[in-house]
Amino acid sequence: MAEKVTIATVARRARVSRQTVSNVLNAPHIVREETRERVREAISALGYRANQAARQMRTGRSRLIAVRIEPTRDGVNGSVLDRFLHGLTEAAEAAGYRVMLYTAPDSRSEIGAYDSLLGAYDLDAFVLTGTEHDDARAAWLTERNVPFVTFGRPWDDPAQTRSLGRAAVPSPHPWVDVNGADGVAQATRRLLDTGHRRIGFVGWPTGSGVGDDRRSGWADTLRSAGLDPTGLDRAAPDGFAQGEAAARDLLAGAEPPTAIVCASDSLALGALQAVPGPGDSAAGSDHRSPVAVTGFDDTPVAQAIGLTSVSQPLAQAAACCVDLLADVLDGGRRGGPVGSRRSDPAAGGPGQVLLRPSLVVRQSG
Amino acid sequence: MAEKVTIATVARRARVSRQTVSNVLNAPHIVREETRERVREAISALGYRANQAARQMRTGRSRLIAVRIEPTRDGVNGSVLDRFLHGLTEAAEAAGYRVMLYTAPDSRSEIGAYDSLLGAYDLDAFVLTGTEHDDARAAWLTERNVPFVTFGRPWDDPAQTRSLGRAAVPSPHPWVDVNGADGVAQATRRLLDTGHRRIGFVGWPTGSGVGDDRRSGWADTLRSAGLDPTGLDRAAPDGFAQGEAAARDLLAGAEPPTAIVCASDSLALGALQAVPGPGDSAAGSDHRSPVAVTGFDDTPVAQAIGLTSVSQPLAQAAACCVDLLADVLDGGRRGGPVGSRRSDPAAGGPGQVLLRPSLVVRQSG
DNA sequence: TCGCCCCTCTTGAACGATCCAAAAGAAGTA
DNA sequence: TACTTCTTTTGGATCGTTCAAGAGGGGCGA
Repeated sequence: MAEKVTIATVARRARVSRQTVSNVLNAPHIVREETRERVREAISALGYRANQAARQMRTGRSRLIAVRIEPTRDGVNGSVLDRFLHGLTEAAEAAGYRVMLYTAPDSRSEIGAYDSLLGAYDLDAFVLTGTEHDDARAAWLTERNVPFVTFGRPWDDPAQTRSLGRAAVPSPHPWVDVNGADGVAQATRRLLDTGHRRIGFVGWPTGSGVGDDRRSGWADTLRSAGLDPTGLDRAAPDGFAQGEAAARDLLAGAEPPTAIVCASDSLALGALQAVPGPGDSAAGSDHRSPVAVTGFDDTPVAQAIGLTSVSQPLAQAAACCVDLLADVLDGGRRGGPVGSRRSDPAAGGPGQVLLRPSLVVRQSG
Repeated sequence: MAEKVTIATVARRARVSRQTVSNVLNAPHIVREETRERVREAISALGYRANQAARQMRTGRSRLIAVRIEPTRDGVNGSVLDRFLHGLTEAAEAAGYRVMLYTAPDSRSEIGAYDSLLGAYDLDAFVLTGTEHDDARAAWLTERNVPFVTFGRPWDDPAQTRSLGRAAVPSPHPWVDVNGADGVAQATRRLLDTGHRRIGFVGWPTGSGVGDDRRSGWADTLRSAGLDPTGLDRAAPDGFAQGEAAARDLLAGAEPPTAIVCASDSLALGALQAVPGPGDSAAGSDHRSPVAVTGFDDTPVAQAIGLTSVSQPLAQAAACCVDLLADVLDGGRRGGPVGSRRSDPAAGGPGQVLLRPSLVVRQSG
């Protein structure tokens, strides 16, 4: 059994002190080049790796990022989080961090989970996925000065937030999001370009930030093309059956739409069932061109079925999350304010990144 | 800012020594009840939580389990790992462990990842998902005495393994798996029960343990019903298009099957495209009853499409993995051999669990 | 020559837990 | 009373790292 290699082993071999080895690792510039090389040689010869536990005990930092893994709420959308998680793990590794998972049945108990995670593991930061109006989790973390990023914009009413007082204006936390309105607008615009004039929308009930954002992309695009969206949209909770019902209702009107944009792939999948398909002349409809359907998220289902869908740059979003955290963690302690040294690709301010999704065109639309 | 609560804080408040507090946590039975209660009261009053880093430094154990998150190879099957991961995180939390993620592009570099993870984080154990013939990762971990469980049986040839010598017979590692042959057999039997006599199979090329296992479930079931499977199966790499091609080929024969069992949902999805559907009389086929298709994994796609599929008990499998690890980690160090104190629900030996999948019947089959 | 500073490196202590050996206390026995 | 035995508590050492402070040597100006 090989002897355990510690910083002292390296120090002996390089004939320097422990501290010098530590300096080579953490502040190479203060060590003379010749010594530095000698230490580096010893490190690689011995295969030394710093013990994180000991480092953490001294510095209070664990180089661990926590992410909640959700119980695959909707079957179809589950894989979105999956892909994000993979991207996050990869980006974190590149930045010298590791991803730790935790579960929580709801937001209330999620806060309890923070407490025990922080107490036991000294986690460096959290990544929250999915933001709600006036997110209690964000407030809790902010209050305790725990670094975090959200994947998803804060959907609070800015006016309300700002009215809390002059000095006490809560500094907005760093976030990364994908511009859902833009995605839906891309889908809508493409339908307009291919000749559609009556374009319907099936989305979630008003009140969810994400849902309202996506709906606005559709409505605004229609309006700017001189068309009136009134009466052309339906609201339904996410789901296959709900999408089918909403689409049927939409198509049953006096002047049914020739295309339907959906807020999710599950809704779109349902809508596809409600729609007379290309070769489906048996359904009794006359021989007009088929109703185009587009979804959102570009899930595996969409890929398999050939559904046109809006694809989120999840790997990029994950990388941005890690970047922002690294700014706070590695930069923040040594000086400058959050995000001060970054120039964001599509910024909405320092530490806030809004990414542009892309439309994946397939045969359905 | 609240003072940091350490074991010394608790000791002062309970008017005992640090060691007594530690004993209450790690060996409660050796502390007098009255004292124990006093300490417990102090712990909850102060909200004390043991610092994992300090504990780890002394004990060498991190209560951390590492799992690889794969790059969503196939789009459709990705969510299987996702669900397994969620179950694993939940079960680990219940057992006092945490799940840490890592990535690796292939098995070779995965071994490199072990090395750096173990060096830096003192991980307690690994969970390997997906086993290969003569898995190099398992050998590496076994050699270094790193505890691990695989989700998936070892597919080595037992004869070869056993021929290495009397004393040096490698002890089989703990594993958890789902009986794929059983699942496919369930699907096949149900088709037999509903009157089908010519049942085809579309699976992966010979050579993968999982694939061969599933294929055998189909072939054995046909044979035990007095039917000859010869010529009724096709092999194709996993994927939508490949499934469609294989199914078309199968249906183009002189006596085409009336039902097709597939080794995965992606193949099944492709097969569905190749098959004349229920209302699809426009496709030119005469009016016989539609060809039934079943998949494997019960992915979101299957749920959405209404595809009959074999469902793996992933949460249970994950829980079993954690159980087995807990045996090795908590039990193994204090005495008995691995798994000696467990009675497995569906055992194939100590520390080896084979679970039974279930068939989810939907309109497609 | 002296004093001062800078650069490089070393030394001792600390982080918060557990392990170990031994002391203190209680109870039984000669 | 003195001795042994058993239970419960105590203080010190330790894990591997980083922080804080100091030591040694060379250069430079007074």
